[in-house]
Amino acid sequence: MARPRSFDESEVLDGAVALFRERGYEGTSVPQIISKLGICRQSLYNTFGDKRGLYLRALENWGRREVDGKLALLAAEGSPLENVRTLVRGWAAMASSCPSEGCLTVTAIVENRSDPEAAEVVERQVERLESGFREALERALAQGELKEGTRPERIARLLTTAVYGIGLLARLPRSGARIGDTVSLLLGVLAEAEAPR
Amino acid sequence: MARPRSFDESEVLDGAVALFRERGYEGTSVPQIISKLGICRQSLYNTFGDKRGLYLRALENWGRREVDGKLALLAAEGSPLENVRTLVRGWAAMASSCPSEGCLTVTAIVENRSDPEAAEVVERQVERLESGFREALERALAQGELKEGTRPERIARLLTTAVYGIGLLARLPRSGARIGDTVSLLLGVLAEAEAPR
DNA sequence: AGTGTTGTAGACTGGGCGATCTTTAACGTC
DNA sequence: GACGTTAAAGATCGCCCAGTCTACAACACT
Repeated sequence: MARPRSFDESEVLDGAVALFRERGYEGTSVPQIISKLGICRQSLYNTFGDKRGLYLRALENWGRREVDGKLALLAAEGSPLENVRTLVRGWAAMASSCPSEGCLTVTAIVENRSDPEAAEVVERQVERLESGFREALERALAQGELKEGTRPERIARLLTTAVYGIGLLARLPRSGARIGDTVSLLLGVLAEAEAPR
Repeated sequence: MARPRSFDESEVLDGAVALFRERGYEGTSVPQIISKLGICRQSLYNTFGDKRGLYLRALENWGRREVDGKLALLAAEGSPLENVRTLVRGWAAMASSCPSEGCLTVTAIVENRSDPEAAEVVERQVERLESGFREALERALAQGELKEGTRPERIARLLTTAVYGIGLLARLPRSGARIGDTVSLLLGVLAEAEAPR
């Protein structure tokens, strides 16, 4: 019936994620989006409604992909406790290595303080990560990797807060040592809860 | 020789801090600043150069006041270790109670990623806080409140990362339990390092 | 091949922005 | 009390924004 669209929606979302990560929501203009993504203006408005619609879709897309990756890592075979350690170490390494990009979730929390809809999207992803930590720690407890009486949920919450703190402070110029020591002590908390072998 | 200025510079800075905290840099317009602060446009440009100049001054002003308060608390008489605990608890309580305002430092880290000058202002304040933690913990160690072999600097860095993580996540709608448990476990880390009485 | 539909391209609009310029009023000095 | 200086008030400027509108081209279906 008509001309097929010449762009792939998910590619556009990925491109939008890259732009919003780099420049934030306010800092990214529609002309920039159009030129970078090679999509024409009207198509953007037809597909996503408006700039905010594109942003919310991109934010959700980012959050889902990102957290899915972490959850897969936590659910990987082998020691759940070791998976948690690997995630914490990897998170810090990622955040430190390319601070210029930065976690879109962190940016969104700051930028969308007064937008309940966006905040909800973000909160849901943070909760998914926290649940992933908790479930991995619960498995670790069930498998005898953690001492009896350890409370997985509380540790999961500390780790969640700390990794987002890392994602935030990684954007400062001299945070390397700060982040390194933070990771060390988080691993120390895990070691403290570990069952003696 | 001339008409004296009718406004107090530091009052204007305080007002600007309030606006930038609430709406961020991009989200605060010059007309808003003028009407809220009751300063006329030309005076603003004469005194601060431009909007960015006002922002940098406000950011520095906020950081100094804010961190000075924390350092005073840490340096208060009595147990340094207890002062550290009080600060961590108080920080979480503050962040949770009025998330609509929020720490300007957190906002600035996200908003000024590509502005080295602003990032430097913020980094300096974060470092001051970290040093305050470290020095308090060093005093605690010297006074025998902490076990021999405890490394104050590493704990200081964990606390710094964690409290900014708290400042960030407090802006999400359902972070109460997350923050509460984070504080508990941070206090647990301190208790772990505490010398047996 | 003709026709209708839909994507594409880019001009256009109204509004808000940061910053400047002009005019007016208030003050210190002599 | 007149003068020179400077702050205050607000009109104005050019720019860029998000979003709409118009004209054109490409494709599907018959």
